[in-house]
Amino acid sequence: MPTDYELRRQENIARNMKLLEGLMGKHKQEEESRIKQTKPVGHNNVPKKKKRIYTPKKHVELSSEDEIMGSRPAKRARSESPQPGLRRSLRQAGKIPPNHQAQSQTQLLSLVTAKAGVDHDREPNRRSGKRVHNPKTFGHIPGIPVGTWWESREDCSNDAIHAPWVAGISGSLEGAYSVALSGGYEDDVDMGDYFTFTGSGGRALKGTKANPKNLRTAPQSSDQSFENPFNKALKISSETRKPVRVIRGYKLPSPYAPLEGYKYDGLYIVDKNGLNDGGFLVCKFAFRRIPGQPPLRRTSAGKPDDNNGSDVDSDMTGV
DNA sequence: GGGCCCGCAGGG
DNA sequence: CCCTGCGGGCCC
Repeated sequence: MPTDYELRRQENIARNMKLLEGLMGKHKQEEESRIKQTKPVGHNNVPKKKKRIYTPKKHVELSSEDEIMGSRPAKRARSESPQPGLRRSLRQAGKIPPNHQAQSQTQLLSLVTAKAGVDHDREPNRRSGKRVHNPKTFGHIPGIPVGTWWESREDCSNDAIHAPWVAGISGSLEGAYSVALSGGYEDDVDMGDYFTFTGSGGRALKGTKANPKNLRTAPQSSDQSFENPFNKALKISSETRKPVRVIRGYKLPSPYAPLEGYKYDGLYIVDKNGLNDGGFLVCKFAFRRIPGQPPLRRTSAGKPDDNNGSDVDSDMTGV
């Protein structure tokens, strides 16, 4: 017997998925008509795609009150895992027995060669390196290729891909520089090249009586809004169409999430934003991956490499 | 597993 | 200085 909470969650997931599929179809059509224009019928020798350059669209009308954006259920039990099989234990990174490597070699990729020599006994809270690039820039960071893997957010921050250690959004009034997908919102949908993302705010930090607010995260307890500087940054990005760096974390319940740690999945565009009123207000965003980047890989579900990341995974339900 | 502590980055 | 933020570690 599904609970009320579960029903709403499923509804929202379906809605978000439909949104993403709509965007996919739209982009596919655009692509097809673009090819048709440059390639007359019956003419096969025309060079395929030339180098795909990302050209920002002049202007795209925004709907700030987009009803297709899914709402998030008001009450959310943090420990309640929709798909326990896909969830990694929060504190087990680095403690996973070696036999997990037997699951697949490909899923760990070259990324984990970096992990091979990781010293798990390193001092806690020690800065592991000095940052040489400014994370408050748009686009790629020199020397950090798509697919780069880190054990922790701290390491990722030192590489200037995503500066904050805890927060999921990094940005300013110029727009968002980067976001982290860590599975903090259970109705977000991840299809790889497309995903939905929930803004920040509305979480009353809790703590003990002696040390109030000494916990860094908390369940949703009030409304979000675009006045929140992070949400505002994402909204601005949807207008400017500037690229946003995306990292996926091991806690994200998605076949594109790494099994451990965090990985850099390249540049995305914030394609759509909306504010949904359901329970608490939440800011929702739809991201689209910029074409022409190294393909994403599936990790935790399906056959690794069975999909280069460009196709629609209409059968994907594991979100 | 949960409870609670803590540091850091960023912005005010 | 203050506060927040989809971390990480340690203890039970």
